[in-house]
Amino acid sequence: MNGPAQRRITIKEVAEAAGVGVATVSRVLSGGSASAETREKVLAAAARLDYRPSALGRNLRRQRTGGIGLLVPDITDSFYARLADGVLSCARSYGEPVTVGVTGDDPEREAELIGTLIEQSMDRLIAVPSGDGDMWAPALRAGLNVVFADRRVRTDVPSVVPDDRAGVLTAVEYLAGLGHRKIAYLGRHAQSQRVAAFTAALASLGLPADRDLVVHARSSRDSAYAAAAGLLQHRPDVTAVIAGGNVLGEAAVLAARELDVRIPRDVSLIMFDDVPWAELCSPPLTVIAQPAQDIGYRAAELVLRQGRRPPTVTLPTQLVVRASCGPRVASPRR
Amino acid sequence: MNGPAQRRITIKEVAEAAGVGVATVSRVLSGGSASAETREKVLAAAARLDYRPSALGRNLRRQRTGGIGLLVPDITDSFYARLADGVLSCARSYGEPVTVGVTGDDPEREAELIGTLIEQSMDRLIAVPSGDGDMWAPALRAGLNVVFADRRVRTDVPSVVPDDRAGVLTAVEYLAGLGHRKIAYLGRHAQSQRVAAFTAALASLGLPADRDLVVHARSSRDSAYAAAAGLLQHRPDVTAVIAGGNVLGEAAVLAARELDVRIPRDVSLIMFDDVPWAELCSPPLTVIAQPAQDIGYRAAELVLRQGRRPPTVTLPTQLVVRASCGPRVASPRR
DNA sequence: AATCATGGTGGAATCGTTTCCATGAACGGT
DNA sequence: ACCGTTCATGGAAACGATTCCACCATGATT
Repeated sequence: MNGPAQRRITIKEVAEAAGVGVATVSRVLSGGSASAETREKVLAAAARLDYRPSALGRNLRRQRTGGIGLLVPDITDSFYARLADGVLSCARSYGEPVTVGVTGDDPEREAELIGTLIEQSMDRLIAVPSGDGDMWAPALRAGLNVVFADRRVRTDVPSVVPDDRAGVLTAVEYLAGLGHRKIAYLGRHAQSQRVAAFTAALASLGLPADRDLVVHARSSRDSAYAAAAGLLQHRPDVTAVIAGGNVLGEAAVLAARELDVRIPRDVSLIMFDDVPWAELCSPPLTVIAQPAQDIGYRAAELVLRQGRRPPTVTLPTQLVVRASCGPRVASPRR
Repeated sequence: MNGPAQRRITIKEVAEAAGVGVATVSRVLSGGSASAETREKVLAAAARLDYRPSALGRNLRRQRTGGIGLLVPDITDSFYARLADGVLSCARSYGEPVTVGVTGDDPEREAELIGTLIEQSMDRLIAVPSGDGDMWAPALRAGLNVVFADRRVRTDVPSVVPDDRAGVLTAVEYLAGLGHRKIAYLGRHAQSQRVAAFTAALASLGLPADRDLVVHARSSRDSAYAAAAGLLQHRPDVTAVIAGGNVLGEAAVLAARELDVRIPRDVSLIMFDDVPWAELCSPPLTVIAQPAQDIGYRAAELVLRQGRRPPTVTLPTQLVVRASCGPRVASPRR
């Protein structure tokens, strides 16, 4: 099938071919000092034999692995896919390989994947953390160079996050400006930051901050749908909902359609994360755009540049008005 | 910031702690023969010290790296994201790390990424190949264990692909059944298989097989939009178009909307690849669903099971009728 | 002219694991 | 009672790179 695996050529063979010692070859190839003549001989031999240094040997000796690990809850979610794309894009320009793991927002799976990464001697990791910060203590003690993306669960770990506070404030203000008073937040678990920002925003505008106005779903599509349907069904008094992510938003329009709740006439919808289909949707969705790709790119920069790193970088979000929000109707729905 | 990287503990220390030799520890941990007493001592010591064997050392010795490489054109594209998810899911059950690279459908970038992977001594690779099959010769000669996914560009490499022929045949037959005669195919470059199947399907139904009826785009969103707009503008006689992927489909509805071409009244649209938003779209899109996740999962199985492998596995597609196709109108548009 | 600095060079140690091989003990068969 | 087989065991060699260190030749300084 595949041809007979030809043996890999080693630094020793290059040294022989060039008529020098292995140390010299290593030095030339990693930019150390050598005479012009020797350098040329070595380079020629290496090129002729198509020599590629083994990362295994190098890393074993160096006690550190080049590559970087990336842990996301769900690569299928457009937001995390774009975040991953950003990481990949930055890593490529450094020639560093990226090992990706899917946590499913499950701390246990996450711990397992971290274990695998440590076995590989990976020392750099970008993660969208799923649990709380405590479970990261062992990984940090193991010397892992961690950067959090999208969520910040420890203050002692550099993080790259969207400006959630400003984002929800913008959303709430926009909806309040349209006359809405009963605004609900439909979010994932472990979005405590956003929820706090949400209730704060409600309070600052003098709107009712009923605890039932925030509904949580797990990160599966089914769970999101159930949460959205439950909210729409049991709270006919809410006239606007903020969906905390694109799968939540999707679930909300699906549930609304199923329950014959019209958007935006019956309820206004605003979704976190701008995705290509938001414009295609009926109606086109008003969104809080998040710079997913940038988050990934910046996180990769942080983890690759070893220099002293700022504790947190916050990236701005942006309100994109389309057609899923309208003025509040006078009477409650149905 | 992060605590002082505590030194990793090695097999030697476990051996000392257990009062045995390193060889014995290695044997116990990899399931070799040992007396019950020794085994227990070793296991206890390993657990107590929280020992994790270094994959670096193991791989260097074993001359093969456990992990698997994955090369996709665009992780942002829902299809490839789902494919990657399948690979990741299978790999996780084997405890194998996956290194992901994004080729952008560019053979040069692809070659570069393959080089990086080879440097890591990766010997297993799942790829959605971007170029033709020839450029894979060096990688195969290097002993890489390759499985192609989604596209098959060499017959001597195991591949997992959707049943493109049946898929386009189903689509064409469905459209022809609605009375359409001028059907266009909007595809990516390097989809020669599908194009061939498309023209064959047209021919078998006695429909005109104008060469201009197939339009190609590169894999960027802009290029897709340009191709879709061009097709819609310059060929008012086509009454149905098949989009060869979800970004092409997205571009088609966007372009149609912009050009005030109504779907499905003016032109019918059928899209390859069922994505969550197809149902949310206005109108909901009729699609040929592809088992993206399965493709990835099966490819991973193939590359992980070292046994003799079937040359190609073809996975069925499925027509999902929604609302983007209608009967042909008597007169050509405008 | 003898010594010292300089800079290129190669041998050898090292990283952490697996695996080959030799050793020694226990044991059963003749 | 002796020998051959089996089995657990540990020492040591490999894997492929980096890097410390010793070495030597050359040129400069006293």
